[in-house]
Amino acid sequence: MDEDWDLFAVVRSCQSTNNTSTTAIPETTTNTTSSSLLTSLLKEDRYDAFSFPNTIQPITNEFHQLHQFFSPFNPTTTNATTLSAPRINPNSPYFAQQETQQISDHLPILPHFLPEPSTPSFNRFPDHQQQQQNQLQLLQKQEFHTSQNNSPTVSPNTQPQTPKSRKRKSQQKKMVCQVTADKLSADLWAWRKYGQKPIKGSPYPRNYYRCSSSKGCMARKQVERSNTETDVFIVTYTGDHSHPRPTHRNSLAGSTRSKNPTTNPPPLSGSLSFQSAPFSSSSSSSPPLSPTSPSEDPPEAGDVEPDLDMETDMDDDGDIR
DNA sequence: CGGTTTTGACCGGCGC
DNA sequence: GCGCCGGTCAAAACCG
Repeated sequence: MDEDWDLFAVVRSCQSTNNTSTTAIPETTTNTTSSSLLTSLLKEDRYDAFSFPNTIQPITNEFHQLHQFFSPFNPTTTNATTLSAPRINPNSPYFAQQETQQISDHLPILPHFLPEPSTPSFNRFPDHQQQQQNQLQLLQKQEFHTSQNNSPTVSPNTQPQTPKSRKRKSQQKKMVCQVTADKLSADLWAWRKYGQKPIKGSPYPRNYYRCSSSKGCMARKQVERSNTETDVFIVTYTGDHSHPRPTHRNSLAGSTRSKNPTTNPPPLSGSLSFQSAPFSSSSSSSPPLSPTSPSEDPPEAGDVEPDLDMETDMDDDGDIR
């Protein structure tokens, strides 16, 4: 059931917006670069950005499956098992036993590519297949690069577990996706914000999140608003989840705070308290970072997405910790 | 009480 | 080597 809603949620998410794109980029060329890369490669994306966790490698290794998946794509009949893209770090103790479940649990919405960001080519079925294939190949090349630069057999989570000895930034695998503000919350993982930084060249700050489901989890997430499309957010995932995806949201405490009404718009859906705000817009503290009116700040991730039935997943406390 | 966000400081990668 | 910049830390405040 969980996988159902999850799947559908994301599918719907991507469908309804046609504004979500995902890709794995080899380097930390971040937004500007990645953004353009993204926009040029994949715009209409079916890949579940939020399930990204350990997908970079999988994506690389299983492009043929992606391709396979693309052809008969049908959101309602998508067979999760057709895509064996592990979300869990294969090295994770969970992997072996959870793989199957994870696969279905996190079945990513596969990338659906758009030729151009500005091109509202939401014609996501038919003859995009060829195009998609081409773009896939393109991506594949890039991924291949990444894979070669990094240990091919090791998933991104091989990055240092010790904060002090961070892996070279340029060697960290990243998964970048673009989502609309109202879809940011379609992320079932529990994220905890641990930082925010103004990014040079971008009027918007970048928010940093880490997975809070498990203490050892190295999964990271960065969220920032696109400077070209203000209603689009660039979400960058790094690292692997070292645990199964939580079936429930962890903790509620503090997560629904709206202590800063000027920056955190009132929740659209108060029940969605599970998750950190991808864009808490604490930019209040850094006014210059919010060039546009504060009201334009994206809503809290957990505050939007009223149509994703998130509530159904929040009956209990986290099962990870 | 246990979780989150906020935010300034710090650290390290990278380009020059 | 130096400085810029991005990513992370950690303490304090906040929230349910």
